[in-house]
Amino acid sequence: MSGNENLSRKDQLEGIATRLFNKKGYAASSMRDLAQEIGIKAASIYSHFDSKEEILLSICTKMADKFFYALEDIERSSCGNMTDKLEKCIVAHIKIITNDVAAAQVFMNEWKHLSEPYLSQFIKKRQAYETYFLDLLDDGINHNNIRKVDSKFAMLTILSSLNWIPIWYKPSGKMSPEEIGKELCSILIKGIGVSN
Amino acid sequence: MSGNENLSRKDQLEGIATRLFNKKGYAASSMRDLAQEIGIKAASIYSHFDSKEEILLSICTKMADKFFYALEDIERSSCGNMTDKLEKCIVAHIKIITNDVAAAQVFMNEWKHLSEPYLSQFIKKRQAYETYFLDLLDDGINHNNIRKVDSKFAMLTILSSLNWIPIWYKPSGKMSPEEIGKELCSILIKGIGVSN
DNA sequence: CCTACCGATCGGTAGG
DNA sequence: CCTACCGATCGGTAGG
Repeated sequence: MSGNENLSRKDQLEGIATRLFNKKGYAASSMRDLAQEIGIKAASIYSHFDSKEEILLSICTKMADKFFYALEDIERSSCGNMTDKLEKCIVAHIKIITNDVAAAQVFMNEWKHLSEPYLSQFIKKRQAYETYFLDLLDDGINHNNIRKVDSKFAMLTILSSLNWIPIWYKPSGKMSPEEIGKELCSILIKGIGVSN
Repeated sequence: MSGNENLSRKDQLEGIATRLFNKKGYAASSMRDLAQEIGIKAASIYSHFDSKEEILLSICTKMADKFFYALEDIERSSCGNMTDKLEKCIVAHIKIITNDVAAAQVFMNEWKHLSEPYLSQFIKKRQAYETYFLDLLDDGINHNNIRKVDSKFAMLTILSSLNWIPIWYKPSGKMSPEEIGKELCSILIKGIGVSN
């Protein structure tokens, strides 16, 4: 997260807000906290954002867009095998998350502080994302690429293991996002049990 | 959550605080919110709890204790097979979580608002819990009950899928905690792939 | 980008 | 369990 000197003041503010919201939670983060971290007065933030919520909305919307763009990319370049496609989706998701862990956590944990109509829109998008994975699993089951598990349950297991990554991932760690994706797919597809 | 008439006022308050903290987040929940929901004035809460944080601490501590008591029970009655033991731990974890989803979510998401020394104690306990699962997986690998996966990675995958359950679990749903445990173990141990 | 300020709300206390 | 109240802090505005 160096290189702030090339960002607009608005982007700088959003970046610092992301880390602040992640650390203290949205509700416990004040505009004065945020202003102090960037070295201006609280009132000056309002020349860049209309409200505190607008900052949160921007963070959450950008993350949501990234996830959906990634799925569209995969749709365009997809081949037949459902497990390959699933692996692509998992790796893409991990890349987005690991690219900005703080933003990923704010997206995951602080969206509930959005007010209507943004709250409903957010929930709808998240459901659409889950449905995409669910359909992918169902396709896999129908094509006999995936065994007959409870697909909704499997979808939740996959997404939960993805969404937990920001909690333990450190960019300095020994595994790259791709390696994390491969290992996770291995565990999810082959299981941790010895074949018998 | 009926049957409140048999609870002490303190327990009533803690129960309502649990649902309030879960819904709005700890920081955004005020003592006045809490008081209003139970029908008293905010100042009256302080005859039961010394501070807002004490309520959060009580919720988090009780959950942590439940998790550790469960592990101790399993240790006392455990047999040799590591996958059986792992399954017992997973089912026990799920039973605790599904017994009070709101408390589980507060435990998982709001602990960061604890101040020292409680914060450090909490983090230490959580690490010990993770280490227990890690050791269990390593034992399983050494005894050839579990294939040679990255045990730390597998531990995180397991705990993440467990910790995500409160988000989708509804007590009115068709799966019991035991059935959820069985299905999850099946996915984690055998994987979702077709055996080949 | 600032100073100066607003009304509202916060956690918590005093005293009964 | 209440009323009455404290100082601090909140998100946000006016005006420059």
